[in-house]
This record gives sequence, C-alpha cells and structure tokens, in this order.
Amino acid sequence: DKFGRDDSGSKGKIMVEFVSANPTGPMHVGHGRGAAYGDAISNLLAASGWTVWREYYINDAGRQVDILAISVWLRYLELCGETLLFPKRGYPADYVRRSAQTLKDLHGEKFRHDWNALKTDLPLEPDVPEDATDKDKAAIKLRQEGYADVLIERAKTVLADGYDVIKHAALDDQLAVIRSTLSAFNVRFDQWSSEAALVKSGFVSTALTRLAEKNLTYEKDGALWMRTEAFGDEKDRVLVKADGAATYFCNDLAYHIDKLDRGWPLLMDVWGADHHGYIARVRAAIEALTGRKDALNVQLVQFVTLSSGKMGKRSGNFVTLQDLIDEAGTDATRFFYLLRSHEQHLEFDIDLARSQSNENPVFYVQYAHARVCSVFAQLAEKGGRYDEAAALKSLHRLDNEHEKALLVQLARFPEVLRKSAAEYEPHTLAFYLKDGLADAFHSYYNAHKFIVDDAELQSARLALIAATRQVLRIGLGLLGVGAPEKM
RNA sequence: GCGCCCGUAGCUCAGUUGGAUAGAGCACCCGCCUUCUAAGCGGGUGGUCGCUGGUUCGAAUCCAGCCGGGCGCACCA
Repeated sequence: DKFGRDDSGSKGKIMVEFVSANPTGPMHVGHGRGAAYGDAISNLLAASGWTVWREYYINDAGRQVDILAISVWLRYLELCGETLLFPKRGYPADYVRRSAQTLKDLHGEKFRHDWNALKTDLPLEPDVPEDATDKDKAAIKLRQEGYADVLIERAKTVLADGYDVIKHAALDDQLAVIRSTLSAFNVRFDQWSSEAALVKSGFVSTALTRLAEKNLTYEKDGALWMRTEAFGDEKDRVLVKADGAATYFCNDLAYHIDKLDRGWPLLMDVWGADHHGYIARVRAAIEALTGRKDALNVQLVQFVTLSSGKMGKRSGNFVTLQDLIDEAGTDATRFFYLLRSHEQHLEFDIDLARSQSNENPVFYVQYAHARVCSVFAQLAEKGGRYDEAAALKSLHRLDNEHEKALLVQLARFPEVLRKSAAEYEPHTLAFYLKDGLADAFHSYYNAHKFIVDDAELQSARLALIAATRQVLRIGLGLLGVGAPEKM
C-alpha cells in the first residue's frame, strides 16, 4: 500500500482549510468541487510526506446568519397562522420552511407574535420595478438590505432570549445537512471551527491587540484599519467598522492567526474563484505577522456550470451537491470533479455523470480494477495459486509490447504522485489512472490471457496485474473514489 | 476603467518552467465475445491550438496588442 508514497521524511506540517460553505443553506455544485479538490489534495500531500490537518471554518457569526434566523422565524409565524409578506432579501427556500416546522414541533407557539402589531411602525420594503436601471436596482437592493436589518433588530427585541434559540436551531439544522452531505461525499475533517466561538472566546480582541502592538493598525474615520497596502494589497482594509462591528476580514484574519498559533506554519486555503480579490489582503496580513510570504497558500477553484446532454446548460436551476450525489453517486461525482484542472472552468454534464454506461469515465478505471480481481477469483475457482515470491523470480518472462507498456505506466506512478502533490493538481493523478494505467491494462487484458499452462509465465503475468490492481486502488483511494472488486 | 481565470477536433477537456508528425473521451464509420467481465479492445474520419504581431534554430507553450466568455474590484459576507 505504500508504493509511490514518499517516506523520505516529513516535509512539514500544513493545514488545509476547504469547503467552509456558509451554514445558511445546502451546499451547491461549486462547494462540491471545493470539497473533492480539498480532500484529494490533502490526501496527496499526506502521501507525499506532509503532516496534514483538514479544517472547515463555519461562518456562523455574520449578518447572513441573522437573515437565516429571521427567515426561519417568519416562516414559523406563517405556520402559526400569521399572514405576512416575506422579505425579499430573506431565504425563501423549502429548507427554511422545514427548519420552521421543526421549531414549531419543538416549541409550539412560544415564539409567536402578532405580525400586524409588529409591522405597524416598520418601513415599507421597496420593490424593484421592471423598468429600473441597473443603478436604481442596486440602490433599491441596498434599501431592501436595510429593511432586513430593521427586521433583525425587531426580532431580537421582541424575542429576547428566544432569538438565539431560533438562530442556533436554524444553524444546527443547516450544519447537520452539510455534515451529512460531506459524509456521503466521503469527505472528512479533523476539525470544524466556529467563527462565533472564536469571537466569544475573546481571541479576536487578542488578535487585534497583537496587531496593534506591531503597529499594523490605525484609526481613521471612526474605524480601525490594518496596514495591508504596505505588504502588497491595493489599499488598507477595515478591521472594525465605525459602528463597532468587526468585518468579516477581521474575524477571518483572527482565525488564520489562531491556525498559526496552533502550530501550523503553512496554511492552505481552498476558495471559490470569486474570492480571488480577497487573496491579497489576507496574504498581506499574514506576511505582516509572520514575516513570511509563503505562509499562506491559496488555491482557487474555478466555477462549475451544470449541463445535461439533452437540455444543454441549465445553470438557472439550483442543484445541490446532495442532488448530484443522489443522482450520479459519490464515485462518479468525485472523479468528474477531479478530471478537470481545478483552475479550469468546469462544465458538469449531469447526464454523463449519471449514466451507468461506458460513457462514464469513472467506470473505465474502476472496471480495470474489477477485472484484475475477477482474474484472481477465476484462478481460485480453478484451484490455482498465486505465489508472490515465485512470481518475483519470473518477471523476466514479461516481454511483449503490452507488458512493457504496462510496466512503464506502473513505473511512472511515484513521479505522477509527486508531481500531482507538488503542483497541487489532483487531476494529474486522475488522468494518469484513466489514460495511462487503466488504458494500458485494458489493452493488455484484451491481447493476452493471464491464466495459462506455462506456470512461470502465469506467475509473471499475475504479478504484473496484481501490481496494477495495487496502484489503481491506491490512486483511486487518494482521489476518494472507491475501487470495487466486482462491477 | 483596473485585476484574476479561460479560449486546443462537432462536444467535453489533457498538454503551457519552449523541442520532433498537437493527444484522450464522447459523437460518427469499419472490425473483435463457444476462451479470465464487451462498462472492454483494434482501426478510421475529424484541428489555420481565438486573432495579429514579436522573441527564438524551434512557439499551443514566452512577450505585446486586440477579439470573445466567466469572475472580482465595500466600513457585505
């Protein structure tokens, strides 16, 4: 099982943070790509001699969590019989309704308030007219956000302690779904870190003090700023807003400091490509603190669009990662994601991933593994035996074109593994397994028999395909894809 | 306007620290199952590597400028 692994000694310690999807709804196909990538690259780094720690950062402290909380509460009020207009910036989805139902099942009408009384002195929520210009739309959306903020404040006031009960119930529901999906997707984390817990522990304040001691912060316009521009960012960034609230950047930075504090000198963050504008400030901040430019390694995963062979693109539909797993299975889904360079836009053909036919590339690789297993099953059935020690002495009998080709592919594996990890490119391994190893094996399989009369030749050939099976299993395992013995 | 990613066969994509006739899968055409799984194998059709110019003995790969697609440029998260 160790073939190809680099045991030449530890390369060091690295913490990989990935997925970190906001707990305000189910994961979509984009998160799935980050999950497959982050998990695979963690496996690859571990196989290359790194000590790896995998972490999921839960953004459970921001305004969006409040939006989730009031969304659930308002749906709950509806279930209680209140008639109300659901806010446009709220989360209208079914999963919010389910949370609301759970809340009502547990607490009855404990959190019910008369909506008509509640809304009396609320401002009217603005609507976006059809003919509005883009500029107008943006302005109106801002006012809608403002309306949501008023609702949040109102909810906190009338619910008092009940507000946190609702919020945490909603969060727990969403996290449960996320954990369940990731578990089904064969992705494990060493730790789930909560933003809210970090704030509550006082560490954010500690971090701010530390930054101030290094003269990395200053006050301007009532806000607290960090000097990131001096370290390569476009401009300095706000840590604490004029209203006293910490920015997302502030808490996230504190979290990164916490990661460093816990003894992980190298931090890899796997982000969606839409966050690329955020890299410079975090890198600048980390460099300012550590004095090292390379302490933070950000890997961007490009966008995923969905398509189906029949219907073409249908990016309009919200398809969750769970939907995808249910339809195509974990193995096919993971292999699909990893068969593309992560820095390439990915078009995910659902029909293809779902198809249980030769069109689906994951089967090509798995089938090679199953075929080797089948040969050994056949051998046992015929009462034959495979003696590894004897086989190793007969390897000189491997001399035809197909055997040489397969031997070449097997010999490539350690280098492929090394490159795949060093360049942070799991797809290099995926392509090797498919176009290199499985391809060479299938050709060999069709050209020659393995169970033959010549005992020495049989030994040699069995040794060759046993090694192939081994590498297929290791390789697929690193990608988080199963290696079935039968198909 | 500035920044990041991308443009390779009909479709989806490898290949991009410069190196020989540019590769794979799907689709299409022709073959291969009384013998270890045909989810397989063998062969074929198909490409001015977005465009233009430059560097070089040599460019899909490096540089510049365009064209086209995606994503960012908050005291949001």
